[in-house]
Amino acid sequence: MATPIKQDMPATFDFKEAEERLYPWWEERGYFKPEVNPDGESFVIPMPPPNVTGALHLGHAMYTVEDVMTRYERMRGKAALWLPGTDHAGIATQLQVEKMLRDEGTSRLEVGREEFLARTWQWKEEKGGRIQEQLRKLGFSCDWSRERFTMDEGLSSTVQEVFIQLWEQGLIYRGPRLVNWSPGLMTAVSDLEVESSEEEVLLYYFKYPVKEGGFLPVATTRPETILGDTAVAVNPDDERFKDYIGKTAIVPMMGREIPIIGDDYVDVEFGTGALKVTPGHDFNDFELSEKHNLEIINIMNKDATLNNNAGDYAGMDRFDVRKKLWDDMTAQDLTIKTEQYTTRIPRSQRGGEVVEPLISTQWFVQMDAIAEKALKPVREGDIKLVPERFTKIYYHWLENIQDWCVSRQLWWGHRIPAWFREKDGDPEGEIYVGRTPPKGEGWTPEEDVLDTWFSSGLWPFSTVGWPDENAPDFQRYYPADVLETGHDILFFWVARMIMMGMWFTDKPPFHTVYLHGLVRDKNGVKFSKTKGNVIDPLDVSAEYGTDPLRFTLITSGTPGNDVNLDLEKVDYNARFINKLWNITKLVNMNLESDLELGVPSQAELDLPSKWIMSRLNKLIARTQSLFDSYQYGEAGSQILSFLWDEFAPWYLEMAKNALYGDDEATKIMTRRVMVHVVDTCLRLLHPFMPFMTEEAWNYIPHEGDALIIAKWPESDEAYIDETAEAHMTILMDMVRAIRETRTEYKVDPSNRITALIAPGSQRDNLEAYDYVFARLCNVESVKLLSDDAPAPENSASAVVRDTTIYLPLEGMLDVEKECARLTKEREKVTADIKSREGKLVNENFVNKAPEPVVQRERDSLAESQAELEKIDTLLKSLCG
RNA sequence: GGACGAUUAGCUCAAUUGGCAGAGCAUCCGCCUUACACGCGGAGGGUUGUAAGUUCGAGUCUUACAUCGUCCACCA
Repeated sequence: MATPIKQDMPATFDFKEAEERLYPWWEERGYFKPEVNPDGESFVIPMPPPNVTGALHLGHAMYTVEDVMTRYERMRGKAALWLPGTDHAGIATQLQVEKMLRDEGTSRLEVGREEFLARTWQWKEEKGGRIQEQLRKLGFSCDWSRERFTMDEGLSSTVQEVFIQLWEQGLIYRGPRLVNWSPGLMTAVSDLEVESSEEEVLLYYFKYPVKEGGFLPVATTRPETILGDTAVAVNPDDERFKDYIGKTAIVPMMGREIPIIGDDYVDVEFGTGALKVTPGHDFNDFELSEKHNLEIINIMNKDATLNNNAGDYAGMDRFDVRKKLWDDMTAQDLTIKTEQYTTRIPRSQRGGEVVEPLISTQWFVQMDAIAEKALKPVREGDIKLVPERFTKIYYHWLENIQDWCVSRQLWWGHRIPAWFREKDGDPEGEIYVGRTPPKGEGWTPEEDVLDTWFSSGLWPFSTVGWPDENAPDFQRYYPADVLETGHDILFFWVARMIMMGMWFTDKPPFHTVYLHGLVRDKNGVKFSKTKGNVIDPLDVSAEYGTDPLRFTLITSGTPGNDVNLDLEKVDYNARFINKLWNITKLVNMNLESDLELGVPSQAELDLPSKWIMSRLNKLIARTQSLFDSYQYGEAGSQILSFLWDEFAPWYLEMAKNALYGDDEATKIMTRRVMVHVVDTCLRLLHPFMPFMTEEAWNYIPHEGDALIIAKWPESDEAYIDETAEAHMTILMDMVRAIRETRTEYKVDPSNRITALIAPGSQRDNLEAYDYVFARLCNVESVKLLSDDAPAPENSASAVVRDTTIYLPLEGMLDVEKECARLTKEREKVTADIKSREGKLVNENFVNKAPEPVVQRERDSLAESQAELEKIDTLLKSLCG
């Protein structure tokens, strides 16, 4: 039995009121929980956890795609779980708190680790709720009762477990290595956290004195590293320099003696052809040093000032040294020249300062075996990347993976569960890894924490109870189904989840990775505070409502490509929502109680209803196939177009004839059809625009408590009717022809005119449905002529297929103009005929093209020929 | 240096087994027609970056080139 419908639908949709009311209503009734469909197959999306202290931006708004998937699967009866949570975001959060301390006139080091962590937790408690509230504003139907935080107790324990297991498996090692060091953040960072871009710098040419006499010219972009040189290298095939191999160079200003070595790594063509080797501060040089057994000297402190190995320059900042050393060398006539040079400068993704390769002792995860295991499910199709092109990028990264530096010299994060004890003079001579401190005296705990992405990589299974493999949620909701995120974190996050998932659970953590693009402004420019083009999704939502923002984000792009957000489009979609609201209102106003739900059988429908039902069922089928291939944007656009271009202007306008008429049976049939169409479209649109659809649904007859859990529509082939569509198309073309003619002759829109029609094959339809002309182009009466009747006097005319329409325009007709119109029309039709005839005389086309395509050409040709005949008759009688 | 993406109307973008190139905004004309002026009707606007190729047929497939962009990579 249908739920009683609401009456007195408001003139406009009050999105603010509805959003505030509906979201808690859904949530309180448990609709966001998978248990709403207890017997359904599970469908799980782990939400990419936003930074716990972050603020919502458009990147988060793109999660709308996930909500669309979740709501869609829920309506399909699945136990849909969209699992939300937040990330502690080590560096980002620590930076925020450090800034707060700075504003208070103190600092992290001053307050100490314990106090700093207390302050950070406090900050997290204060700010932590903000992002969740903002995600709620976007209407996201995630199960908040299962919300997790990467540093909550359970997840922290899981992180420890994973670290310990990897250690026990021998996949974690600790040691001094050359790593990317961020002097601003005072921590090591991984390769991924370094972003290099081209910058204009100076290339410095100088003389490397040779002990045996003379000098080697060398070029560098970082003169300060000269102080740490332990060799000079030349190419053994280089005629200019090969005799120097084996001799000794003297480090400028330091007086240190270093070997001159030969290695074909050195490019004869580049720079001077001779290379200074600084193994302590350059990754390539480090490799050279291993090959040639060179000394490694670290000349830098962790804050990028120089240390005691830098002689007189100790204590100075690296960039000051660059200048000072150059000046000093110039004074000693050791410099040659400088020139402008463009090269890639590595900068910290977070801090922005130049990253320095620095020797330091860190924890590493050995990746080869883990990466290999993560390649398998993608290679074998058990995990599909959408769009597919990302698979190649994924392979390339994993196939060339470097060991992962997982330790960070931060305070905010998961502390590495390790202890050290002095042995043989090495303070870290003994290492213990475990959950609790080892027994015995003299152990000191590790200070470092883990890379934020270490815990993120466990997300799909850490959130559902792993390592307890019997946990109910782990059993039911792991593996997940879809992972949806921005393509910018494919390596940071997606690849690591697949690696960790495969390694620890032996299952792909999800079967589909859907990657969306970055949101940019309407001109495709990246958002940036300095450019002032930042759009706050909450501002947009406040102005237009959440639904238009969601719909715009979904329909503005295609998978994997960046989305340019144009506020004009949001405005347009807000108007669409208003349109749909009013469509619903019109239906609502024309209902009486006790309407039977469902549509009458196909045979009981009139032509317009057959047409709209055919169109609707085709729309459902198309939408389904688009959803199946993740083309949500196209699906949304097609539903919009159906409503705005077909249902509202044609069906509803025609329906008024029945609704305002006296025939009860037709009235009821029409009501049932229009209710069905609106109901179906509200269902189809619900995943995109949940608020408006849920609210509007109250105003039409329906079954069930809430649209959010209503059944997803299925296409019914019985209603597909090509003949009805063809007949309606002719009627619509006739209406358009009359409108055009009226406009052409500037007939006052309110002027009700008469139409005379020679109906050709359409006599029956025109007799039954001539009211459409009154409704749609303000024709007072239609008179059907016999098909051989002569053209009426003083009439404009239009030809549609084999029908001819005459509009008597007493006193308004301009014969010359009319002839020009008809001639122009004739040209169009002639061109059309010519092109189709051309195709049809081509034997290759007729033989090779599929039959329906050929048939369509034949049909269209016949129609055009009929039109041409009519036009010629008109031209003859009117224009001679 | 390698890989990938984009190039379609003035602007921003659609068009998925190859089958008559579409929207929004902007422009022009006309309408307050009892669901909607957050609306309705009509119009103009295109050699789909260039050049070849495959095909009966190419925005769509192939190759080369151009421009823009992204990612990866150890040239000081």
